[in-house]
Amino acid sequence: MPELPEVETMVRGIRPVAEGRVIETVRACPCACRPLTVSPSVALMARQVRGRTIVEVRRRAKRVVLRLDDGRAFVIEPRMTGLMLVADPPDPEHLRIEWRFEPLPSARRRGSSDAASAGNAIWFWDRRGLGTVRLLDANEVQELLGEGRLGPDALEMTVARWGELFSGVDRPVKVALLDQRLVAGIGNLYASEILHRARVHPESRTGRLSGAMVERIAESTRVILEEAIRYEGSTLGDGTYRNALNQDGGYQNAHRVYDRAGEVCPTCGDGVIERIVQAQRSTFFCGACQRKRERSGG
DNA sequence: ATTAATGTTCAGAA
DNA sequence: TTTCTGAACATTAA
Repeated sequence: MPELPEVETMVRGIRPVAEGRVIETVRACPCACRPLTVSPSVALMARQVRGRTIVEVRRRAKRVVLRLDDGRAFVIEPRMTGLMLVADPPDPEHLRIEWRFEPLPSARRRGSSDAASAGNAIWFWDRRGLGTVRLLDANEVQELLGEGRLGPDALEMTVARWGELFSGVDRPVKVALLDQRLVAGIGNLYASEILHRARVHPESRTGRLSGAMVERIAESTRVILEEAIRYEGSTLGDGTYRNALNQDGGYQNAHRVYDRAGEVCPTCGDGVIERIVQAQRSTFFCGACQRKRERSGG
């Protein structure tokens, strides 16, 4: 399920195809699935953006933003099973929306229609159809993506900001990491991985974290998310997540605790990975590495 | 065949 | 006000 590293991988995958391109059309793919949450309608979108240029492809938290030259933007939320693709979907029946671009001048010179159409479109694919695609004006984009609704991006956090965040609330730290209004981009998988690397127990209350713990969470967030981006995200057992070229991510092989209940902790070689439920979500941690109180002495 | 589990966000309850 | 619970969605494993 796409979290920050997976969405960042999607953005990097579609950027070379989409950025700077003039939109020729937007159309709903002819699949028989339940309709996606799209606003306004795809037909209206197509009319409004024909001839507009995508000036920037970027990520905000777990959302993909296609910014247009008139100040509007497409904001795409992949949610559980959504993908942004440049080619070759996992299956054709769950393709949802196609953005087709005017050919580049260089491609137009070459005659073949097949060659000319390659790289002239991007797609949103979503098996479960829980994702959303919106075309918003500049004010609506600010309202949806600004810091009123979403906390700072997880990759832009500093130790000081983590400290402020944690002192302002008193909740289990794992649950706080999942609250997108506090810090945006972390989901269930990376929350467990971050806290394991930081050696912080997931049930620790945010108001009672030591300064050293806050520093370790800050450092671990950056390290884990950047490492996961380098591996192009995590493709779990259900195989849903793919990069923009429909290839597996590689970070699932580097998970230390997520979905590894019962295994010996790869960090300490001593504890066994436990699974607990917090806020109706699975949490994985090592009881030996992650103690509620700092180990004293040595 | 029925049920539980899955992850995210939001509405509404405590 | 803050924190927590449940609903919604589609698909699959048990």
